[in-house]
Amino acid sequence: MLASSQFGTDQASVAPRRPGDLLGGLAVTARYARGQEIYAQDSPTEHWYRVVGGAARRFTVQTNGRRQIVDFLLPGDHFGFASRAVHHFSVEAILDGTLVEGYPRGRVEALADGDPHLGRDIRSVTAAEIVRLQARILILGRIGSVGKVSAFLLEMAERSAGRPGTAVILPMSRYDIADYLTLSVETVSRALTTLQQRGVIRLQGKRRFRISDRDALEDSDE
Amino acid sequence: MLASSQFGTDQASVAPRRPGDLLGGLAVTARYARGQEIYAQDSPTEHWYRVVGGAARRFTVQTNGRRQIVDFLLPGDHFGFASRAVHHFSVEAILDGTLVEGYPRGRVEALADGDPHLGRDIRSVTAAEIVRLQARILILGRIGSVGKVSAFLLEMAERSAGRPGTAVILPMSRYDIADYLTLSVETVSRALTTLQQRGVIRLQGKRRFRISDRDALEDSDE
DNA sequence: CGCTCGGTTGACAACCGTCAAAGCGTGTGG
DNA sequence: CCACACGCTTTGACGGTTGTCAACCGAGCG
Repeated sequence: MLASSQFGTDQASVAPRRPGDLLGGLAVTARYARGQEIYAQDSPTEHWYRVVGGAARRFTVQTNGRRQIVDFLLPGDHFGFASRAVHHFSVEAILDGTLVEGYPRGRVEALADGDPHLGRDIRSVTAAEIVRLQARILILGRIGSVGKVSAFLLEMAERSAGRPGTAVILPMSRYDIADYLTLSVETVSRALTTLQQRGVIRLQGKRRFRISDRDALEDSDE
Repeated sequence: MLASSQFGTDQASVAPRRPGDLLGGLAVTARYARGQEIYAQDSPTEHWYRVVGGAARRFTVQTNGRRQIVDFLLPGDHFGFASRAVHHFSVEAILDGTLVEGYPRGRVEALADGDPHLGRDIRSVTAAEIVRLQARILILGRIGSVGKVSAFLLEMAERSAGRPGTAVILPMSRYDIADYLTLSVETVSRALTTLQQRGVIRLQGKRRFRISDRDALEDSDE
């Protein structure tokens, strides 16, 4: 089942126009359950999307069967506009009740032709995605497992954007983290306990942590 | 010395308007020597750029001293438009005589406001960069050294876009490839000899190769 | 001629992936 | 209410791959 069928059906509802919204009037919102597909690889690109609540993963499954997560999508993130005719990756909700806005692609493009301000907004959004992907390459480029996990935790702390010292929520499982960092689950788990034992972070439950020593976290190179 | 000083000085010359050019009239071309800086990390973003000839590397130097190459820039590639106020990475020419066109940033944005066609072109160019970066993430996500190097060779073969069976030129050194793939130089060298011994590729000199068995190259997973 | 730089090959140790097992929390069914 | 099963996480043991250190080769150049 294609994602597009989600929009315009009973699950969808017209979003109210809010100031600061890119395309409030066109947006249609859909809600997804944990693990549910938002769109599939090689499906036609009929919408642009924005995460409103929850979390999602963009990924592909290699020929060898390994799942590679290309990036995590958190509230405020736009996605789906890079692909031309078909999507290059699949996107799935990570949490129950993940909310995603969809914008019909053709109408957005048409609108942008007549509205320079909108055009700039779109360029700004795509630029933000490029910056995110470049940061991601730097994380993947790290050598040691502890360094990768540290960089990942810092990224999540920044993107969830709480006040410093606030607890950070990890919406995804260890498996997701492993497929994101190209590590095995076991190595991710070990790296987390290592960081905790060093007093760099404090795990509060399995999906929540607090940074105790930010400098040490940034300096973790192994 | 900032890159911007390159443009508008004696080294620069006004590019002729050619059909199909994005912004032929605004373009100013500069030539760089091997290893010369095109712009520095944290320098103000005054231009957008396009590689006309030669090759360049975009990179950053981590706190631990390791150089991470974010991507290689080949003829036809646009770059420098993702950063907002300052560049997040440095860019250096890899080859002597690398030619780069610069477009003044403010004037391009102003032009795009009035020209929907140009706006679409820019979105298309940024979308292409996103696709390139996502492909890059997949390469970095590979596990084995032979797999990474294989994927890299395939990427170079595609981007240089010769007819199948044609020899492919590698403009960059083994060190560049290593910093691109997050491997050591020695491992890159070993992976190349492994691929050659298996009859998958044929090295012709150190910076030139030919694909003998494309299927095997694509299937290299280790 | 001798230097440096880029590339290749070898030896060894460290790190990470794999296999295995056990703990833990949650939901379901008896 | 308890028993059980299942998914997720953690920890342990072991082997393979890769980074490090070292040596050598060849080309270009002063």
